[in-house]
Amino acid sequence: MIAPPDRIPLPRKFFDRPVLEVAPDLLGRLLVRSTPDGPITVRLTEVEAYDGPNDPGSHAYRGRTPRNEVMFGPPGHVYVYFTYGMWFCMNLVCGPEGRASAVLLRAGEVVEGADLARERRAAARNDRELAKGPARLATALGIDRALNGTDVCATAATPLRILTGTPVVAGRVRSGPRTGVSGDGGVHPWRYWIDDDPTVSPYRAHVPRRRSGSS
DNA sequence: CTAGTGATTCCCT
DNA sequence: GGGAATCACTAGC
Repeated sequence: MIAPPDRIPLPRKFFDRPVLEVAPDLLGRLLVRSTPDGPITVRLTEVEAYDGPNDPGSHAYRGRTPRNEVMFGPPGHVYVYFTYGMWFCMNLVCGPEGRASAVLLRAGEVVEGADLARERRAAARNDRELAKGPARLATALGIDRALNGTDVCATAATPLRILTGTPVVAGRVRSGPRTGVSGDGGVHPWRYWIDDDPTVSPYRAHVPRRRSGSS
C-alpha cells in the first residue's frame, strides 16, 4: 500500500520552525484521530499562534508550571489544557525546543468519520458546527487530558496524527487578532484562517466576566 | 445575525 | 479567591 500524496505524515522538522511560520502552514492539513470505531479526520481551517514566554497571551508567559510543561518540550507534541471547568482545547508545540511556542487548533472541517463526531457533538445543528471552535474540535475528536503530550510525529501507531492534506495558498489565508486574548496579547494578528470557509469560528473579543450578584 | 448569561473545575497567585 | 485561549441557550432585532 502506498499512501496517497495528501496522507503522508508531516515530519518533525515541519514543527521545528518559528510558530508564526508553522501556524498558517497548518491550514488545510489533516488531523486524524484513531478510535476503536474508526478514524475521525478534520481538515484544519483556523488556528492561533502563541509564542512562548514573550507572549502575554500564552500559557507559558509566566514560566514553566505542571500544566504547561509539554509546551517546553520538543516540537510535534500535543498540549491539551482544560478550561472553563468543562472543556478541553489542543495545541501543537513548535520549535525550537524550550521556547514553549504552540499553535492552538481552533476549527476544522470534518472530512471523515462524521458519524462518530456527531455522537460526541450532539448539540451541533449541522456538520459545519462539529468542529467550529477549539473546544468543539477537541470534543468532536474525543481529545482529553489523556492525550496531553502525545507525539503526532511518532512512527509507531498513535492516537493522533497530522497528514499533509492540501496546504492553503497564501492568497487564501487571512489573519487577525486572536480570540479571547486580553491585554497586550490581543494586539498581535496571530489568528489565521481560510478565507470564506464556513467552518471558521466567529470572532469574539475578550470580555472580562463580572461575578453575578455583586457590583 | 448579535448580545447576555449560566455552567463548572482547575490552576496559579 | 479570581478568572480562565469556551459553549449552549435564550431573547430580541
